[in-house]
Amino acid sequence: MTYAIDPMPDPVQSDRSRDALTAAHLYYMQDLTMDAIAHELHTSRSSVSRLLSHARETGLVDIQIKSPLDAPSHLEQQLDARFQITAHVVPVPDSATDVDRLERVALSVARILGQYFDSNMTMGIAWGSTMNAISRHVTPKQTHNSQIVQLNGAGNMRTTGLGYASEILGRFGTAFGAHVQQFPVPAFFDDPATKQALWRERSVSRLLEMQAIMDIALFGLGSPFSGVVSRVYAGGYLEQAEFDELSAASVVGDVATVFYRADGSTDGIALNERSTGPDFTVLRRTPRRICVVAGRSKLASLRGALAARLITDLFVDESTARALVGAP
Amino acid sequence: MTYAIDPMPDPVQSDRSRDALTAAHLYYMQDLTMDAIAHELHTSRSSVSRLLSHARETGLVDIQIKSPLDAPSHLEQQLDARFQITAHVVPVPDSATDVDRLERVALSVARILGQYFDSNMTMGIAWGSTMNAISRHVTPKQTHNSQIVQLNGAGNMRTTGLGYASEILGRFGTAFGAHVQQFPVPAFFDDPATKQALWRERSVSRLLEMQAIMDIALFGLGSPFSGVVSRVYAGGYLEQAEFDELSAASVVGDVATVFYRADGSTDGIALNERSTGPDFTVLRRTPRRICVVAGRSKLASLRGALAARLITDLFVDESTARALVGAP
DNA sequence: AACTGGATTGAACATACGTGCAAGGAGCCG
DNA sequence: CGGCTCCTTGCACGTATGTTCAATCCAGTT
Repeated sequence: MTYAIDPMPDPVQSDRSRDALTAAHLYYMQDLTMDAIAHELHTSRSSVSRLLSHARETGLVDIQIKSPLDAPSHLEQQLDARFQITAHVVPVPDSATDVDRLERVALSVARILGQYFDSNMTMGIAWGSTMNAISRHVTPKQTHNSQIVQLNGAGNMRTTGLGYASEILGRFGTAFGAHVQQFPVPAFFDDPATKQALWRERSVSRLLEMQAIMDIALFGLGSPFSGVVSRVYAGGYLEQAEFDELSAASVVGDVATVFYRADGSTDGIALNERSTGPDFTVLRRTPRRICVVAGRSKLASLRGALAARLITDLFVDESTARALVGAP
Repeated sequence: MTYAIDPMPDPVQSDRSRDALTAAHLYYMQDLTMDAIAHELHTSRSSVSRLLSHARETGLVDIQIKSPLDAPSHLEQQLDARFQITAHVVPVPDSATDVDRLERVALSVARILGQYFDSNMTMGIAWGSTMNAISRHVTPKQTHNSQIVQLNGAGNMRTTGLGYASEILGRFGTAFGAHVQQFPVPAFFDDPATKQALWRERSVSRLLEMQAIMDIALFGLGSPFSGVVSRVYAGGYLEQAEFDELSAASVVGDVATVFYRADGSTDGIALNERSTGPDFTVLRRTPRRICVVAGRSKLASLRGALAARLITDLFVDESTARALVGAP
């Protein structure tokens, strides 16, 4: 079902945003102090501080970092040479915890995402702790005629998952002024036949069609057998039997609840028949496939995803990147 | 733990700029405090502050302001409707002095210029107090195969003008990594015949050719008969007799030492025959012609330049903009 | 090796900035 | 009209940042 974010063509923003705009000009283009700006705008310095925060948060002010194109970091070069991907290595000290890592990588992705997504585009997004972290920081950018489409269902035995997933989707939707397409199905069906049947429904096939033509896919990685379990494995989506099944099949990870082995293969993994995520042959047709990884515990999963050629653009923390190019 | 440092990259920028880059990432993308960054980079907080300044000054960090495209200021809309130009109104309080105005408008232009100029382009620039102010603030941006070409000579009775003009040109050149083409002739010849002769010289005609195909022209306005005299009139470029001649011909201003009347006409202004600036018929072929004006004293001159259709993009301070749309 | 001028550095200081808080509206019922 | 909540504002405070200055380092010279 289609989900439209409240359009709200801002009749009131006039004042606040117009002030924010001039304040931004004065601060970032003319290097005035907030004090001076406060005086020019006949308000208090604190209000100017708040105006500028507002300007940054709403994407009125856009701060980019241009790596001199001839100097991508050594690591990024190596990753390109080795895996034919565009890598963005996020500097994170080795001492950081995995939570820190995720938060910092997510923040970087959130800030830079606007450079990829534009009007008239469709972006597919997954859910999970990585996507959640990103969603909480996305910097807004106004686009027209663009869509956000959910890649895989989020329901499980306990809940429909609509709340959790739609919260994430919604943040992206409002940030970009995009229409949000939710996917109100469970993450896994009990019976493959149900999936087959539902997939033939017009409402669902329309959504699948959108996935097929999306310009960007954004996803994290699941990593079933590492220390930190991702949400799919902790959230009540899988029974112990299913977990054992994955283990027996030598699965190392998943993208949008579709599982793969270390060599990138998926054949004969029964659970995938019941999963609602996009088949990899479909996913691989998406021109830009952005993967976000934080923490070395996802290394095996990342290697598998690379082997499966699921990734065109990778955001990863420094130490995981080093580990990736380090050993074969 | 640690890895071998890049063996061969640019030996100069290597350390400083690489640190500046990561510092910028940490500061602008991850919102760390300088203190935290200092700790991660094993240096002092003050050094981080300096690194970030460096990153901004060298254009490593690029801060843009995106006016929601549906909301150019009212003034800018009016200017477009009235004169068919893209206007950038720079907010400056009415109480500011003309010196302030110039400085602030110039700063804004300097910050935004990189959005217009790119690789493989040729930009013509004039000289004068306006251009000088801009040049002192222009934010670097690396380009390839681009050129800066001087629009008009700068010599006079006392000096060749090479120092002054080439200082300005040079700043643009280094900021953009562009090749600089100087124009080592006086602003005005004594004898029109000398100009004719020199114009046939291959070295000069090559430069004129470059002016003819330039993508951008950047210039201020001269304003001979207003309170504030611009450099052309104060710097010993014109004799009293010549000045009287301009007055008699009802001249209201000049662009790159080519003079025009209030209605934009230039016919019969004898001094133009001896001027080294580009003929307006040539200038008007340049796709983007950026004019920078600060201060209401240049209003008459600005009206003339608009009548002459010399301007496609105008940067102007707020109160001058208001005056421009105010009266006919 | 000693000297010297220019760059870099961190400590200390002086500003500039972000934010919790209480006070003051502006709507919205009762 | 008062009472209520929600939102905005300016003040005050503590923190974050820019800048000066003396010490140090470094390369080139004597």
